[in-house]
Amino acid sequence: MATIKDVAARAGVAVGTASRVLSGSPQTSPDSRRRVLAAAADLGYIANGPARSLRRARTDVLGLLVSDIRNPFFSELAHAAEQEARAHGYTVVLANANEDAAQADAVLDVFAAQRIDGLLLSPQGPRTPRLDALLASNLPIVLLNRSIDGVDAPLYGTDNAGGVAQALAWLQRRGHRDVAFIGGPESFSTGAERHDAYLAGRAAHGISTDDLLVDAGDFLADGAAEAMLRILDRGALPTAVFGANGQTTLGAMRAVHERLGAEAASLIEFVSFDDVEWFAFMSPPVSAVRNDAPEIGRAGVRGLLELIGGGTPGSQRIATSFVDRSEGAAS
Amino acid sequence: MATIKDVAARAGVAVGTASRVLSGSPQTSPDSRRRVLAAAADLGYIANGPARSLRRARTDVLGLLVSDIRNPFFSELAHAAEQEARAHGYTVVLANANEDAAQADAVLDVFAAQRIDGLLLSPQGPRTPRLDALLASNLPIVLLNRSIDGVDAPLYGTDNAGGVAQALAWLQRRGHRDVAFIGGPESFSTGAERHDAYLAGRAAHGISTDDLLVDAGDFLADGAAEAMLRILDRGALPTAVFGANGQTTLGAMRAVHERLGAEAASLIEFVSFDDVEWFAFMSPPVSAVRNDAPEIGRAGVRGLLELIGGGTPGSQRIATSFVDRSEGAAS
DNA sequence: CTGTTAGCGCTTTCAA
DNA sequence: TTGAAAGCGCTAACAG
Repeated sequence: MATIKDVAARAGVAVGTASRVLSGSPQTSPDSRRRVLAAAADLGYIANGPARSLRRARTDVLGLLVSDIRNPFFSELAHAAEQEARAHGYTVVLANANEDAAQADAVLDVFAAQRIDGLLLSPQGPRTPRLDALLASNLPIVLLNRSIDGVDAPLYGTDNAGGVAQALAWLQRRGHRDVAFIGGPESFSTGAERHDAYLAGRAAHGISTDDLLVDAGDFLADGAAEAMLRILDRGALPTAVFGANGQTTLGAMRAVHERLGAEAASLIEFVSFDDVEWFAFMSPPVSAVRNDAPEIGRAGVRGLLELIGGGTPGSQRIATSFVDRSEGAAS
Repeated sequence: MATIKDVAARAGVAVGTASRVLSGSPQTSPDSRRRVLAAAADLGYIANGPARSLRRARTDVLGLLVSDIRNPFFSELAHAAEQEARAHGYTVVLANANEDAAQADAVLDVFAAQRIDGLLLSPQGPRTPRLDALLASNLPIVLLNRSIDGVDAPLYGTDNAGGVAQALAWLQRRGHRDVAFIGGPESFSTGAERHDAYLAGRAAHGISTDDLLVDAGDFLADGAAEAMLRILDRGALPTAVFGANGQTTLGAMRAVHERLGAEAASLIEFVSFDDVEWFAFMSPPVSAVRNDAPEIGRAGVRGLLELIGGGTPGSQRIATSFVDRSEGAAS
């Protein structure tokens, strides 16, 4: 692999000059510029990133740690973040914590060793010593989607209260009174916010305030299915079910189908926080609050870059939209 | 940020000794080991990766370039690849080509600059000069899922013929004769293999060989919907539809619903290459060939590591499984 | 087993 | 505008 020395030799200049040309310094003559560029092209020169990073004490790399890359919310977010970062000359290294704090810590170590210039973090839960060390090291950090107690990094996340309000309005329009709500863990800020917004808003939307209809899972399908079964076991028979995220809706639907059968299940309307294309083909079709994952990713990168540049970006809540697939909805 | 010099000073040893301890060399006394480790812990020392990479001329980083991270197949594959690599002391840098050859080339440049130790590549289509340069540079490369003409890197992919055979057997069991097949681009090896296997096998399974029932999209929902509409426009009325990947099934289903209405659509059975959890709740439920994305990811990493180690790993086809959700199927 | 030191490839002073 | 040279943090070769 050609080094900058080879390029300089072939161009007949000193390495310093070659370096200046290749990194676009204005202090170069047109002549040496031409010759260095030609030599670099001839040799297929690609600068050695580690060497450059070592010398400049920056890597132009951003770390993105998500809780579960298989979750479409995060894969869309990651995709958009990557595009935004690339547009600013940064590379995003994506890592997956697999909803596991130990793996998250391991990844943070790798990031620290790589000397990333900034971190986009979608937290697993509470703080860990590893995270505290990073915070203390002054690494620029922004939070995605979920906040952490005692960490005052800027947060880029969904407008959970707004999204729940959209779902509540829809439930009211559809005339539902007995609505089951399956939430997520209270320890996730998203779980808590959606839960609180639902409890606070249901009465005003003509929805039963019977707490027998409310339960919570773990934001995964299995936990949600168990929560739904608990509700049914209490003798409740809702006409609608509101799942607090996509996997929760999946689990709740599975539970309803298994317990009541497809026939009776088709009499229950589902509404979901998080949209999935397949919702259009359920019977009845499922309406949903759509999270703007790409915008959250982009906003997070913009905020992080501002932080790296010495600014003090503010947190942002990204608005949701609502996809009404119910009978008679204008499409 | 503490350097190895700081650690050595605090431990009262030379940097060489500190380096040996920290990289687990056996040539160290228990005493210096203890002191160096203690000093490192005290200082929260984390080795500078770029410096280490520069010196060792290797990075312990593998590049994984996928065509579209939002596709669940790839996000599951990426997740499993990451786990497998981590178990061997490697970090995976995940990048997304967004089904776009120009972006893929840009990513390959970044990977080259990072001096990754090996590349897991899910190709977009044909070769590009950029890719040829990488191949020529002797970078260890394995192909995932799709092959490329003229590139003889080992391939880790789905057993497409086997998967199609499972779907054909199911169609026969269900007594379908008029089956629509929506394929993918012939330019992708996956598209071509599934198409060929279907055409070759349908007669033996009692399925109509009328080519009016066969069309192809672009492996995305919109293109597949158009293909489905073309089939319907030809006056065909299939009793079953076979979509050659997940997005294709989605598009075909959308077309059928829009053209025939939900009522008539519910008389058509769908079978899909690629499984989606929501299939259980379609009416009728959708059966599917399940791709073992995680195993493909793991096998790819194992192959790449063998290649890096100087071995010559062979290509591998990973078997599919079949998820039968039809009425009366044992569950 | 340990200390000393060269040097990985690059950028950035400092002089000229 | 350019060349020479120092040095980023680390590992490995060498000498002891």
